[in-house]
This record gives sequence, C-alpha cells and structure tokens, in this order.
Amino acid sequence: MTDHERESGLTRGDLARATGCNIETIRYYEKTGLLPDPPRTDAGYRVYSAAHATRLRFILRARELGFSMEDIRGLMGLGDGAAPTCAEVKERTERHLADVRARIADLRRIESVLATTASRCSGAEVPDCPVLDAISNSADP
Amino acid sequence: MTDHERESGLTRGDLARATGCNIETIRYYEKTGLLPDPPRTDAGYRVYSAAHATRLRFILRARELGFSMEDIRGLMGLGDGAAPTCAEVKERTERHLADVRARIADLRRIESVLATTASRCSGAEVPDCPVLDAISNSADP
DNA sequence: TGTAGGGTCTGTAGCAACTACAGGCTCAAG
DNA sequence: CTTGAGCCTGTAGTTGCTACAGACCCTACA
Repeated sequence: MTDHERESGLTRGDLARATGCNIETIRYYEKTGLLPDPPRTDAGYRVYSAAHATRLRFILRARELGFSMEDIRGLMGLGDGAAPTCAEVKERTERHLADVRARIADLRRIESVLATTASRCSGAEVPDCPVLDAISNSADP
Repeated sequence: MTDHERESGLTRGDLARATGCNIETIRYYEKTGLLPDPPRTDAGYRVYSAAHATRLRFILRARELGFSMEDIRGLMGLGDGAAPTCAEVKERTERHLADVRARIADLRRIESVLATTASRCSGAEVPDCPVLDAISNSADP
C-alpha cells in the first residue's frame, strides 16, 4: 500500500466498523452491484472512501426500512443508469408501504389466533391440547 | 400398482390437490421429516392415506400461523420422540406469539417512517427528494 | 399392439440476503 | 524475523420452499 493510498482510505474492516455492517456483507454488496468496486492497493486490498461509507449507510438504512435489494437498486438509480425522479421514488416508497401494511395485517390476524388459543390453554400436563386442536381444526377466515 | 394399493390411497398429486399444497413441497416435507415416508407401490409411487392428509393440513396451518419448521417439529413431538405436553405446546406458542408481536412493532415503526416521508414528497419531477434525504439522514431511534 | 399424453420418480439448482468458513497472502509491531 | 491480525478468494451453509431435467410408468385410444 503506497502512502497516497493509505492517506484517506478505509480498509474493509474500517468500513465495517464505521457503519456497523458485517464485513462479509460489504463484499456481498459489492458482488451484487449495490456498492461500486473500490480501487485496490498493489497487494489487492480494497480502499474505500467517505463516499463509499455514505452509500453503505444509505443501503443499510433502506434495509432497516424493509426495502428489498431490488428496491434499493431502484432508489439509487442503478437499474436504468439515471438517477430516479422524485415521482419514481415516491411510487416505490408507497408500494413498499402498502406491502408493509399488508404484512402488519397478516401478523395481526396471526397474533389474535395465537393469543386466543394460548389463553385457552391451562398449561397443565393434560394430554388434550387446545392449541393443537385449534391448529388442526381452524379453517381460513 | 396393485388393486389393494390403489383402493384407498392417494398419489402425491392427489394429496397436493386435496390440501392445496404444492406438489414439490410434499416431497420436501418428507425429506425434512415433517411428513412420514409413505409406503410405495411396486413401481415406487408414494401412496398416501387420510392420516397423511390430516398431518399435512396441520403443518400447512401451522405455517400459516408463522411457526417455523423447527417449531412444528416440536408441536408434533418429532424432536424427542414423545408427544409434547400441553405445557410445552403452550410455551412454544407463547414464545412464537412474542416473536410475532415484536415483528409487528418493528413493522409499525417502519410504517410510520415510510408514511411520513412519502407524504412529504410532492411527486413532482424535482431533483431533490425528501424520501432519499430521509433515508440518508435518519438515525436509529 | 403401439403410441401419445399425462403423471410420477430421482437428483440437483435456484430464490433472498446474507453469514461463515478454509486456505493463502500481506502488513505492522516487537 | 517472527508473530498475530487482517485481508484476499471461492465456496458452502442458512430457511422454506420451487422448478427444472431426464428417466420411468400408467392409462386410454386406435
């Protein structure tokens, strides 16, 4: 690694620590094109810049919000080359929001079934179990 | 296939149609031990009984309720050989319920962030996007 | 009796989104 | 000059399926 390279560069480990990202995940994002290939030292070590860190933080935050990698690619304008318009971003976000709401509704139905059946259960060591019965006999609502 | 075998047996396709399960999934459940290996005809075709159908329906319903395959194994007493006690079932169910509630809470936080940021977006074809800004700048709560 | 079409059999590969090695370099400190 | 940490690559594992390819088999119809 030359002095110039070392000057302001981050190793993969540095970047992982700086962002809280798993070190292997960084390589994975590079392989799948979410992160651009960084320059390398003579020995082949990756050298990341502050711009890489910013981009990675964006990706991680979008993941926390439940966006898929495909979505994130779209948000960052990696699909068609150009940066997406605000309208495109809004549309993607709203589609994702609808998705999140559907998942919440699903989970709420599940929650109510589980809560009801678990509460019916005495917890005693009896052979006949209301939970298993409920799973066996319930049909789709 | 002998007449005896055919008498009351279901083929894999029959079982799939009867339960709404994907035909390949049945083989997968057999491979992973959730469904017992059925008897075979001379030609090697699987022959399922009504008991298999009942068991598969139980599995499918438990999956709909979000139980993992590991959980289901436990509910059916496949882990330690013996049928689980009611207390064990209740415990498993309550752990799973807590899990479901945590996921709901997560998704609700996500929902509120998405809803807020999307509503701030005009949808106009402007270069500056409030959604992208929100993803870039938001920190963990 | 021959054949066309469906069904079934096996093993294997693929999906998302990572994560975790093994085996080999390289780098910095003592 | 050695030691230990860190990096490199490729590959395999995770969960819960789903989808083939290529080989059998079974039934119906001519």
